[in-house]
Amino acid sequence: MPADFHSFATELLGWYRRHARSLPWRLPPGSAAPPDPYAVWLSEIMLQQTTVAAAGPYFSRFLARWPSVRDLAAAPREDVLAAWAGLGYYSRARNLHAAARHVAEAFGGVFPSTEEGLRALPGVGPYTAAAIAAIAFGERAAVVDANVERVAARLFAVETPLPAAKPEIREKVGLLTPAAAPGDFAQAMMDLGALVCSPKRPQCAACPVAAYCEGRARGIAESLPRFAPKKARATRRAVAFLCLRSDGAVLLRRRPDKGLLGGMLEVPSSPWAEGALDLEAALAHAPLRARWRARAGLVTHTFTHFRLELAVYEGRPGASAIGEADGLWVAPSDLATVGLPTVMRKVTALVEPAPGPLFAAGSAGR
DNA sequence: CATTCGTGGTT
DNA sequence: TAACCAAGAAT
Repeated sequence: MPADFHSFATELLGWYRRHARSLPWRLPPGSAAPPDPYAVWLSEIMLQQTTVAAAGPYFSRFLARWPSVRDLAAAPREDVLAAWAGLGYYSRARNLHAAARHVAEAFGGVFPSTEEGLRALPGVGPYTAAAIAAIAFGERAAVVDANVERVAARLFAVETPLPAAKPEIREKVGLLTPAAAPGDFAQAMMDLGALVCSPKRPQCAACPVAAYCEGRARGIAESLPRFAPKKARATRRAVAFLCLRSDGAVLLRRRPDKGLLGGMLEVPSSPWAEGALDLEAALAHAPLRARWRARAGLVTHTFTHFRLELAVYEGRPGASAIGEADGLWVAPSDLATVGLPTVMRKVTALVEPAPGPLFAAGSAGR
């Protein structure tokens, strides 16, 4: 463990202020102007379990379309969900909108400035509350994400597996965090984890704080942090129903508010079940009467805890059957803009006018 | 404490 | 290519 917390922070902050920042939308380190809490909140929500490269374009679009928390609060929920489509973890979008409305209506558009106050907002957990408090408000908060966990586990040679080691790591990071520039310190720790203290093959030779690292001293840095064993991923199967109206429009449906892809649009399908696909039972879940014909190949998609295989069946209902289904009919040219989750875009790619390069290979093949 | 929740980049 | 991994939160 570092002999001197103060000099550790000094070394790390010196490195951070010298090296290229990984988040271009953030203010320069040590900047006098305080960052906009709304922008910090928005970026931190988007960055939960999401890479900077993936979140960046979404962040720019959201900020341009809804420049303040009041603007976001005033937006229809479907617009926010549609704008989030493709980014994943859709509860973040639902919570984002709910939190915006709460801040706008209960707090007059002003964000809470303390960790505790922020923590009460939907979608804001321990990490995000600490990050906003430190970065936007200069509060001395212990910011612990997966990067910081890895850095701390190596720095202090924590051999207890995660997640059991979380309290211990959090306590040590709290001791390490300086009162001056806690936001820069937090971002420095995260950047160090992302750029130098990487999961595999950490670049210890380039590390500004290698001299303080107990894990390196013991020669076990790369093997840390340790993790509890992971569970295997099952496969679920279903039939997806591609209903095509005579004018080419496709039938979509909105999913229930809770659970997987909650509140998002989908291509109607039979229930997603583990084990072999019972074709007859699956076809009984068709949203309307039609002559269903199998499309070639399978659409496959891997979620966090299971794999999905969709057999796509196409049907062209007659005029009398059109009204049987509840949902909305979307023209092929609008499919790209209505806001479909990625898994559903893989299905609709089968009928979109000009399939983009995104899913051209691999998605519908076998 | 374990599970549920997406997606895309890296190795 | 399959496995790994991510600026986590809610339940």
